[in-house]
Amino acid sequence: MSPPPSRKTILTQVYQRLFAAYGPQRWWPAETPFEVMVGAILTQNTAWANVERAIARLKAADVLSPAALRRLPLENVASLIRPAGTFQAKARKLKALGELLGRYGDDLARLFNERPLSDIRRELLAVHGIGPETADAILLYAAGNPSFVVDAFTQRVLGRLGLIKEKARYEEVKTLFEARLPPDPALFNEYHALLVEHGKRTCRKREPRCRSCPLLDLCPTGQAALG
DNA sequence: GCCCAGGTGGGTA
DNA sequence: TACCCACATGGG
Repeated sequence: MSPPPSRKTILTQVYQRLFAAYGPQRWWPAETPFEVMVGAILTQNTAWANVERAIARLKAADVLSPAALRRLPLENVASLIRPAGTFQAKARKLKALGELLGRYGDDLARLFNERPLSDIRRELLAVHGIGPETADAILLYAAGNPSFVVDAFTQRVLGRLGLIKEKARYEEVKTLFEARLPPDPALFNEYHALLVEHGKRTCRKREPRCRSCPLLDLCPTGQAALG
């Protein structure tokens, strides 16, 4: 009898299987780091297609910059981002983002560089509208830091694999990845995107498609579902 | 019509 | 701490 595979080994296998099944995801689609930050807020509980509409409207109005978002009245911001849903709430959040950057002279390099990752993360979390997932998405996809992003799909996929408890805390899941994978932003980037794609296509909340799941032989839940 | 989407903040027990 | 709920548009 060989010992059961470690969680580190399983995490590596999961990544390889997902990449083989779905290919590179090319996240985060954006022209600038600031656009990534805006997208990270707009995509909260929202389909990406609707975020793209909202961002296109901000660009068309030539207000996709921290200074312009600070200057523009709240109602105008809300009106422009309406397609992204929860637009009143998100308009407030974009204003708060603009204020944060204003404290750094609208210079993203000054916000992101030359201090510990944990300090930057704490400052992001203090901004209205930036929770743990949005903060990590900004750190990873806008700043290029090895900060693993955990979302509902990640929790679901790992829960079904039996690697975490269903109600595991955000930080616990984040640490699981960061402690067992090399701190490589490109890897974290692709891994998170692959987990989202996998969650949408196969490991869905209702009617999971276990029959076509690339992780089936690693997954007790899926094997049980197939009887 | 219903469910869901690349969550967060605020309130209550 | 642990749950609720509001926020709101658009696609399947």
